[in-house]
Amino acid sequence: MKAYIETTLNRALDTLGVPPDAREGVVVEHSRGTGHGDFATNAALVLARSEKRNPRELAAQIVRALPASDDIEKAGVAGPGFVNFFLSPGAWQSELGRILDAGDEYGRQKSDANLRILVEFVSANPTGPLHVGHGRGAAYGDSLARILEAAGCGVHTEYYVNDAGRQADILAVSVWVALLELAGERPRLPEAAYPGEYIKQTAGKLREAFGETVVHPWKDIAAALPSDAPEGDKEAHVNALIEEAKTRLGKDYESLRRDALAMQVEGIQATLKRFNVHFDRWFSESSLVADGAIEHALTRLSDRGHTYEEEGALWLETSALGDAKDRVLRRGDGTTTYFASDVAYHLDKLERGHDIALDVWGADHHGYVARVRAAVEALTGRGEAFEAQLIQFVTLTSGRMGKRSGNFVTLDSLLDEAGTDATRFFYLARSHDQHLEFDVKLAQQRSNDNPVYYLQYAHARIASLWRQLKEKGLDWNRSSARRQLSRLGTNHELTLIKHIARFPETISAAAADRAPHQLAHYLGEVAQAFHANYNSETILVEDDAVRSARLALASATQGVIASGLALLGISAPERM
RNA sequence: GCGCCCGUAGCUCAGCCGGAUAGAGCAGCGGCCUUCUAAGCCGCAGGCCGCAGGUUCGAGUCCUGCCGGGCGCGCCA
Repeated sequence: MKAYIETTLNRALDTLGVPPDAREGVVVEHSRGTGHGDFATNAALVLARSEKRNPRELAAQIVRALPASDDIEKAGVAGPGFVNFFLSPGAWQSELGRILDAGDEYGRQKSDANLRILVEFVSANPTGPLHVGHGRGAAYGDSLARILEAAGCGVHTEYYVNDAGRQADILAVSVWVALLELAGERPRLPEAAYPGEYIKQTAGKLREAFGETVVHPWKDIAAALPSDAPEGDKEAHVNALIEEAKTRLGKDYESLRRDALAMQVEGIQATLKRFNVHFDRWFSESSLVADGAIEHALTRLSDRGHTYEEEGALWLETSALGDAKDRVLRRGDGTTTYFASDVAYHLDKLERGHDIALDVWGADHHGYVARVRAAVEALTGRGEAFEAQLIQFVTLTSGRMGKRSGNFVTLDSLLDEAGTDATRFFYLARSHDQHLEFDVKLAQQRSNDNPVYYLQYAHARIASLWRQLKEKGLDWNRSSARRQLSRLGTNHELTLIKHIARFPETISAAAADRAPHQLAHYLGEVAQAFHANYNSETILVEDDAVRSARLALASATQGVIASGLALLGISAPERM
């Protein structure tokens, strides 16, 4: 519909002899407020400057030059020189016809470009359960991926499993200490180790597999360790414990480490499945080491002249490419850094044919963006192929209980309280680059105060109409309803059509802006327009033609809400 | 100290590439169920868009400074 107005406007500008390159900045947009029609253009305001003309006069000329059209009821000049377009009911009725024809596919776009995007999100260290902060990234990344796909992109999603570094060793010794405790030893948990119930649970499950083979007297182990914090250095202490575990357990250490990690990954997978979050691939960091991808990336960086050696370490010259300082790739002791793995991973992403590597990170990683972009630039010469979306922090509130940091509450416990649908909606209704205050009490309310039910309720109400229709022994079909659309004409009906007509452009905008919250807000408006219409006019009336037309509108509305909720990963219930 | 994000109604937040009287939900007040689900609808009230300059025909939106809040600045991952 907007495109139609644009072509109409351009024809008028052609008639007036405005050269195409003078139309820079001219836009057609949806009018704000009710008095300004359906669409508006700033053409006269933009052209007035270059043409040195009175904008209102120019606007009047544009209006006169508009080709005649049944779809445009009237066009007029308003304010400083806007041209407002008022569309006829007939134009909206035929728009609804096109929406019905599109069926379930309505809103989905086929793009010729077929941009390939790899969305990597969550990627939390597999050293414990996901917390509420991860949950926001999970909802965002999953929903963004669905939206990008609907907008015509080729989308692939990945979770990067950090299973190669020191964190994994710390997890392993944390579990080892818990195993010793189960065997009757009285070990002291290092300051730097992971505390928490889940460590004990992991140990409990692994106890049988490892039995007594990993049990050593704690006093012997402790004797070999430097003192822990607060007297000593906690990092040195835990490092020594890791070494102790490696020598004492031998090849059992690797198994313990691997199994402990696998159990954390399984736990994370279970939580995400419950949260309706899907990944196409779980990408293991250690596989980069195994298949030589890190060496491949480092060689490439050296070949391209971006590295140098200093103090025995290999550095990447990221500061020349926008980063604050250079970064170490290979330490003096020969081991590669986490950054080196990440560089190799991003090279791999692009070498697999993705046009954009889109990473969803917590906002606390923002300092990392410049160095990864610099690395991608150094590797491929196209740093812009790397894109990071930063998710701001979550704080939890519940009534007067005060605020809790979201990083201390597990996602599972939040889902226990509020459920997947409400939780996803609360995460997604806010812009991701805004701090989020999550009202747990509100999210778990099954009442009219809870905004997610507002959308679902609209869907359920429509579903109920179809059941009623069947009970009355009536039926409805699209092709005959299509001929009755001229029966729609009340303000509420036209307003609802205008809202559902914006679904495709809403998807495009949400995809382009990486902003699922725009879709959440849009669906609220659709539901609002539906509820208002539902209250003002009875849909299941006696008159066959009118009923058929009104059900056509209800059908299209239901389709938009169901598709929209699906893009947010939220269910669309048949009854409530 | 340097860097990134953010200050909009009592609260939580929208505000699309600068556009016309700044919007929504909750909280508050007042109406609407013998008719398709009242988890709904209709109405009222509520705002120096943090402060001060600047750019522009036009600024909540762009630029600069200041105030206030969050986060980050490892040969950790």
